[in-house]
Amino acid sequence: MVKMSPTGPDSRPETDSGNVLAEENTTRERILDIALELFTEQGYEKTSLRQIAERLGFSKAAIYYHFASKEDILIELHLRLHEFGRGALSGIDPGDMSLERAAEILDRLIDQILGHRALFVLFERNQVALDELHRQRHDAAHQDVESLFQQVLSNSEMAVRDRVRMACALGAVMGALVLSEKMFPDVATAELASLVRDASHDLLKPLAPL
Amino acid sequence: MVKMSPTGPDSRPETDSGNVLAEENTTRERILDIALELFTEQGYEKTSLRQIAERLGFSKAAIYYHFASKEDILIELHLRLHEFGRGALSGIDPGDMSLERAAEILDRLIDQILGHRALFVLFERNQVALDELHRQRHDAAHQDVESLFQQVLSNSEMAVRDRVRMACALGAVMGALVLSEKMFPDVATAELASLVRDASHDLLKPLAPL
DNA sequence: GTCTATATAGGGATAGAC
DNA sequence: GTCTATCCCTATATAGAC
Repeated sequence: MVKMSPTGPDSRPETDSGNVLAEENTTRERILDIALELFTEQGYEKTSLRQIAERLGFSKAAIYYHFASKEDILIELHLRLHEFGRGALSGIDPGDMSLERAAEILDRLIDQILGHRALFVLFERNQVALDELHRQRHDAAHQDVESLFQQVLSNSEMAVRDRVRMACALGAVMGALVLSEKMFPDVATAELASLVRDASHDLLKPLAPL
Repeated sequence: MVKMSPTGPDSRPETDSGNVLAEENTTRERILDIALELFTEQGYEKTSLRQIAERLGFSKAAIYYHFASKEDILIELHLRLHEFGRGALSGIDPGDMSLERAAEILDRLIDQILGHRALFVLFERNQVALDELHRQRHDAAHQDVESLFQQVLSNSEMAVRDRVRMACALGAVMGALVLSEKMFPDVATAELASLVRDASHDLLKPLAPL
């Protein structure tokens, strides 16, 4: 199901050397950009390769020169997300977590989300498709973001209250920033980051204030 | 596209008199239960009517006696959600909102979510399919939950800080409770409600504490 | 690199028997 | 109320020409 087209280039050419983040104007990048847009609007399942191709002005079959499958496009976008996730989440030790450390991590995460909002919205709106991916490709090295959160929040050595607080803080950050495009289009990014950070910090204070 | 099957009963028989909430053992209810399960696991688009029918032990075509279309099943589940939403959100005036009122509303919402978690998870994981529904059926009377939040949070007469706080609180409540089944399976519902309520209140305090 | 044409599969939905 | 059989459509993916 994830076979390569025999003549096409690798679905993730090594020549890119991890440069999946930059906006080169290669056809491959343009496909990914359109896919990001359509997957977010209509969902992964409802978006057809024909639609993507139409927007780019060529035929459906051409896409198969650049990607081995539709799923492969999603995987590539998923890798981009991980690229950014790594930055914010590196050095997390699920066994040694605290409210303070959680606050630091979320601070970094806020910046990452605001820097790449479209990508995060995509995956907020296509959780099922992503879960499917994860179920199929559970490489041990993959160190998935979601399973990392799972480990942290499930760690029963921490007080339940603190674990719930972390879940709330994560939800607050994700929720507010995902909604932000629709709800606060007028608010500057820096101000938004600052306000959400404050909120997150209030949630993660060791003692209930007042 | 939303035509009725000519021989079948109305897609929402008046004899039910709004009793869509109870678990009667009618075939119709059983279809809805399985659909709820599969739509949540696999997503609305990826779930076929054949799959639903298989689980119930009859054929795909039988479903069309009870529902006019696949979309009709989703609509019915959507109506259930609204049933509960109305309870928590009645009496909201988007033009006259405050942090205090938001806190009260979220308190009620927490109970509703915990009472019907599966339904809320369904729609958290199928936002795109729902959006599609809303785009097609924008009856004025529909008073949609999402558009209600939109109105509240977009109301530029309120301070940006407070609007962001509300978005955070909503995200915290939704996020924590949706994750709760996976992350806190051991925590009692009442305790969970209390903890999330506390967190929500911390977010919605008029002044930054400390 | 992109095309046309096609293979193959599965989906939603309907007709009509029982 | 459920069945079988069928229609029609669209999707992913492939083959091979240019």
